[in-house]
Amino acid sequence: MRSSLAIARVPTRDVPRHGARGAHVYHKLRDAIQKGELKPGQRIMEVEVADWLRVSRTPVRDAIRRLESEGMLEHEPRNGLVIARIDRQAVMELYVMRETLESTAAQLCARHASDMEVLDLMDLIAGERRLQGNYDALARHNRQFHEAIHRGAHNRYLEKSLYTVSDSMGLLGESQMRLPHRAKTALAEHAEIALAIQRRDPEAAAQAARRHVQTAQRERLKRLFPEAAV
Amino acid sequence: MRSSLAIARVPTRDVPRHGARGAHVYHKLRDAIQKGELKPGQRIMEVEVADWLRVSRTPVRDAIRRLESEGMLEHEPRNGLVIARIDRQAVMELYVMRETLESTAAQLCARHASDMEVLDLMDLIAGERRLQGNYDALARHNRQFHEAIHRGAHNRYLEKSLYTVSDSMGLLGESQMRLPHRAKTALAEHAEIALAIQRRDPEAAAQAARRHVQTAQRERLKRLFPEAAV
DNA sequence: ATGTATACACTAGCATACAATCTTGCTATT
DNA sequence: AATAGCAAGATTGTATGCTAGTGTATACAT
Repeated sequence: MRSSLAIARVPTRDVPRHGARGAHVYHKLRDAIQKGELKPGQRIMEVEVADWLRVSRTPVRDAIRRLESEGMLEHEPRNGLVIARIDRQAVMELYVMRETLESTAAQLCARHASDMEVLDLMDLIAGERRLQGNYDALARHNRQFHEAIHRGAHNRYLEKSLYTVSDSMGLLGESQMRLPHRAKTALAEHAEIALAIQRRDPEAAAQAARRHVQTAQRERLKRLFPEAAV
Repeated sequence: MRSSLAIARVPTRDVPRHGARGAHVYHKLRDAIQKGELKPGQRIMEVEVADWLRVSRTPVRDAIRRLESEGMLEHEPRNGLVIARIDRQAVMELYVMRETLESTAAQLCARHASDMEVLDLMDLIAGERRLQGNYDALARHNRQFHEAIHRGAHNRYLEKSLYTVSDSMGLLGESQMRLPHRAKTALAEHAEIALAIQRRDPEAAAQAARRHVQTAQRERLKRLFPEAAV
């Protein structure tokens, strides 16, 4: 069917082939939002995105629908489609949700993760220690660590919910791991969670995860609303 | 601009006007899935749906993207798009997730619901008592009750998550409220949750909700997998 | 100067045409 | 009989033109 071997096909320009443009647009937009290139409240227009990525409006629409349903984009009454804004109230709600989900994930991870997955978790902790000072790498590593726990919980619905919550967190600005003192305490908290999981103690893991999210929330609020007397 | 008063406009046939067809398709499909007219595993084709609802493929695609992202539809490797299948493992995961979210909702509801919302909840309980025997109405009422709690928690991320979890539950078949003995115990459990919320006891509310989900799960498993020795 | 109405531009929703890919069943070759 | 290759049909992905709805500016009236 295809020519012969996997000599395959040179991609047309840099636009993905048939059947992948929608996903391509989705990831490009998502990355741009995560990196802060697109800021909350900024308006998104179909044609603009289509021009940017050299595709037609259709795959852009597909991507937008998806991002919309995941809460990264929203329709503002008299303004059209914009990157979702997160006000103070929403930040509180988001962290409550994250607290619930992360602690459940840690709990389930302690219960259901395979030994291999637990080992992986311990390796990640060790790796995190070696990254002290490299804040870019720490931010990426942080996400990896948490995702490892999410996977270890072996619950696809939970995993998906956590995925969208994490994305919404991305709207708040750059990772807290870029703050030296935050990176340090986070490492200790991560270790605590991982150890509880290693000794298969669901309750301790849940509590550790809950505390981790709570301290992260306090730090975040200090940065986002420094004027407020917390 | 328009003629004069609200003499208004006769809707074109029964197809919604510009700006609402995508949503229309979404709701039609969603209802059909909830009602069991479309069963898990059944294939969904764009043109078919488009013909059915007398619209073009574009709004159908919009609706499909959304349902897909909410987990009601999924791509099966050599089969295309189908109504999501829920295997035994997924049922377990789904109920774990529901247990977490419902108990969190009840907890937050006890904490944050307005007095008005609590009153509404009590009215719903009273109403449920009057519906004994009317299983159709009970099923609807059940959903209303739970949605009232979800709203009362005042957390939009939680609410959204619960919304999609409820939808996935719909894939399992008709409501358990249609079973006489289930309807009866459910009423007692609902009352327990509502009372805990009324006396503003978050922990009790969370525990009651958790138990409610757990008994529901046991009943469901008995029906879905009667052969299994639970 | 302020309020109102009309015209205009802009954008997303929708329909439709076209293209790429996959499925399936047939045929030829071994 | 089994398998590779191929062709037709089916279905989804993509591009694009058209239109309804809505914001904005301008002109007009008070």
